[in-house]
Amino acid sequence: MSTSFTERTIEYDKLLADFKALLKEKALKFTNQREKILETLYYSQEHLTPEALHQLIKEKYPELNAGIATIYRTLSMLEDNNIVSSLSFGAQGKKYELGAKDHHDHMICTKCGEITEFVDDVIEDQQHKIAEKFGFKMQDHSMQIYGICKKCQDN
Amino acid sequence: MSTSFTERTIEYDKLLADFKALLKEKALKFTNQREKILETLYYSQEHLTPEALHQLIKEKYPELNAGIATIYRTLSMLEDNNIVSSLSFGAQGKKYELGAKDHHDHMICTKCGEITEFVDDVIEDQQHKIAEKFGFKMQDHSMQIYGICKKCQDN
DNA sequence: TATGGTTTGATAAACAGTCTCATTATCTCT
DNA sequence: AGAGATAATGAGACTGTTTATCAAACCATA
Repeated sequence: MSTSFTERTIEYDKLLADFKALLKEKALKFTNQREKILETLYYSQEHLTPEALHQLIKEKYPELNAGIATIYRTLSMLEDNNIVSSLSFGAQGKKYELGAKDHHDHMICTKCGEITEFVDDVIEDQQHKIAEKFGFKMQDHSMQIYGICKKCQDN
Repeated sequence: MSTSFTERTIEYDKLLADFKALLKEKALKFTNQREKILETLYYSQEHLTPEALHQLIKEKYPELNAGIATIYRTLSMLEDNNIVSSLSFGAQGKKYELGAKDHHDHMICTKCGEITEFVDDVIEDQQHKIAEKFGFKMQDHSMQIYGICKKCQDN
């Protein structure tokens, strides 16, 4: 089986350069806030809520005085440009992660909340086939497996 | 490919009897509101938001005078007991459907919000294999394909 | 049908996310 | 580097969804 963990597939410098190019292309401005948001997402191994990201940035760059609205605005912009992707959790909102990885799915432990990523070629293939069959123009897809992770089973 | 639509797998009378048994078992009461909520979910072919469900019930049973809080409370209770399941839409809330169907996945139009159900054996199989590989004890799984449906592509 | 615990509707409150707008920052052109 | 044009920002008001509170109504049981 081709299932495997995902890894960062891009250096931060390259990501930043691409981001700057994108901003220029769209006549958007490269601001301190946008840089720090991108950087914080890059160096975080976790899936972050906008609120959590806001906290991290306030701690690391208090002088920036970044507002929560800017976090939301920037995350939306990054998602529109496929730089980050989000996972929905119903009333509990969304969590964001840098999309500069291969597409992947999630396995979520219902006990400890840990999220494990994986990529599976068979599933990726099949999703395309299904969308095609229904005449659906696929934009995105997500799959979650819920259960108890190995660690929690042992405790 | 084995992809196909799903159908109701239970008669309403049986569902109602099961529901009454569950309530008794948990020392909960069988109320008019709970009955109408279950019934409305059963006879609706759609995935409903709590708000939409509330509207339907107000139209059909105005004398019930059902409050929105009761809709939320009952949906949570039904979900806890695996009688309904929900789909998340980020800030746009959740949509609920009766779980008394075979397991199935969802294809969601990001333009009109229409939800199409499907079952695919290849995907079901693969999910089990993946969970096994990671030593994960699978409890549930879900898959969503987001895109533009045929109807919306034509408009 | 009396009793006691449960459920209810109304409404207040919490919450996430969006919008507005005056101020500040960035970019471009010179 | 400076100026002008324009985009981005932070603060906080606002929206829509979901939850909590509580007195009154209801249901199951005896």
